[in-house]
Formats: sequence, C-alpha cells, structure tokens
Amino acid sequence: MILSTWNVNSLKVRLPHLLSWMEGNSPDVVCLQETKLEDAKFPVAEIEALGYCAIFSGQKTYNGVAILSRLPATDVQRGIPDFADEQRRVIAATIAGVRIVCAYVPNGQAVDSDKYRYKLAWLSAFSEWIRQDLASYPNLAILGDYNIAPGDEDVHDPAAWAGQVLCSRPERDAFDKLIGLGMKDSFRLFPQAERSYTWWDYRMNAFRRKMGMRIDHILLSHSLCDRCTRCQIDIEPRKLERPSDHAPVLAEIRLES
DNA sequence: ATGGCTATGTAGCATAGA
Repeated sequence: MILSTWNVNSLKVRLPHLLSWMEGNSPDVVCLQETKLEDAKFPVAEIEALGYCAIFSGQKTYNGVAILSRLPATDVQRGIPDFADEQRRVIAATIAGVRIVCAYVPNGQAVDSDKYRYKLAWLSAFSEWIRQDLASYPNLAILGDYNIAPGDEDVHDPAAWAGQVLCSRPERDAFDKLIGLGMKDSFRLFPQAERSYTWWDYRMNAFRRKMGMRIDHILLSHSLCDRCTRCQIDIEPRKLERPSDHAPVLAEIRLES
C-alpha cells in the first residue's frame, strides 16, 4: 500500500501534474493540501476516471484538503473535533484498516504574530485529537504539510533560519509531541540523501540551488512503521513547467493479506 | 539588497504562502 502526500498549491492549476503523477506512481492513497477549491468545484470526474474515490474539505482561495483513494474511505472526519476553525485544514478517513489523517498545518507567518499563535493553538488541539485517536486506531498515519522542519538537517541554511517560523523551538516541540504520542517520521526510518527537502521557494532559483526545507511529512504509528518498506521524496514534479512549490512524499506499507 | 515568485480574487493591487 503506497501512501502519499502533496501540497499542490491550487488543484485547479496542478490537476494535469497530479493526474500524470498518479498514473506514473500508482499510489493507493493521495493526501492533498492547498487545493484552494470550493467543494462544488472539486474535479471529481477526473479523479474517478483514474479509478480513485475522493473526499474533500475545501474553501475558496485558501487551504483545502482532500484524500484520494483506490479503496473506499469510511468514517470521514472533517476538521479537528471540538476545535472551531473556519479554515479547511484537516480531513481523515479509514482506508483498508488504516486511519489516514491529511493535515495542512498553519504556516504561522512569523514568530510572535497572531498567525503564529494560531498555529501553536491549532497544533495543540491537533495533538490532543491524535492522542485520543491513537487509542482507537493503532494503525494511524498522519500525512501532510506540517510547516515544520523537524531538525536542522531539514533546512538548507539552519543558521539563517534559527528561531524563525518553521524552525522555532515551540514548533519543533509540537512536532516532537506528536512523535512522543507514538508516531515516527517515516522518512528517517531509512538512509536518505543529504539536502533532502520537500519545499523550495519559487524565487531565487531555490530549487536548482537546493535551497529548500523538509516540511511535508508522513508520520506513522509504531505498528505501521514495522511494516514500512520505504519513504521517499519525489522531486521530479518540481522540475515541470508551472510546478507546485512542494514535492510529493511517498511511503510504502506492507499490509498483511 | 528584507527583495526575489506564484496563485487568487478581481480588474489595481492586496493578501498569503514558507
């Protein structure tokens, strides 16, 4: 079972990239962030034509998340339970016995901004929800754009980014809190190339110069980690014309038959 | 050099992303 996540930065613009990427990589589950589409405008027909079902929670202009799946998705949850939030950032469902959580964590803009405080409050509520959900779903995966670089090795210039948004101690503590609940960063289960990133600024030829950040992650519960055979970032779509600024991340899980 | 791109909503630029 191949799980994947991709911040597409507008599904309307990126739909051709997404469809060809799905054809080339045959993921079983695709978690999308920043679809920027109202639900009425979601490209259901194009997704279904590839043999996938789609569940989504979107809004105009900003945010928006979706899960595409070959197998049926049940027990769909939109948003963090008991956390009032206008912003469409979370959708979760059970697929083939695995609880899939698709998340678009707030960016935070700048440390000490209102958006940063919203990010930390959001992460706190999210973490509490995951803590409870892990008791019900031992096979749990959280895929998405965390907007957190977990360590300095995930940042092209750690000195310049020290203490900045995406790298600050409270954000990394929030990430570590998820780990402490019984999750692992599947990317670090395997040897990886240095300067492995999932996001590069559109400006300054950042991608070509390998000036990026690893902020999109697939966290797996321990029981799923035991069956994870690979996790990798696919930088190929970032090379296309009019790319998303994020690259997709994939993890493969060996499911018992 | 605190910019630099890109997408959206909307018809000029403002806002947001990370």
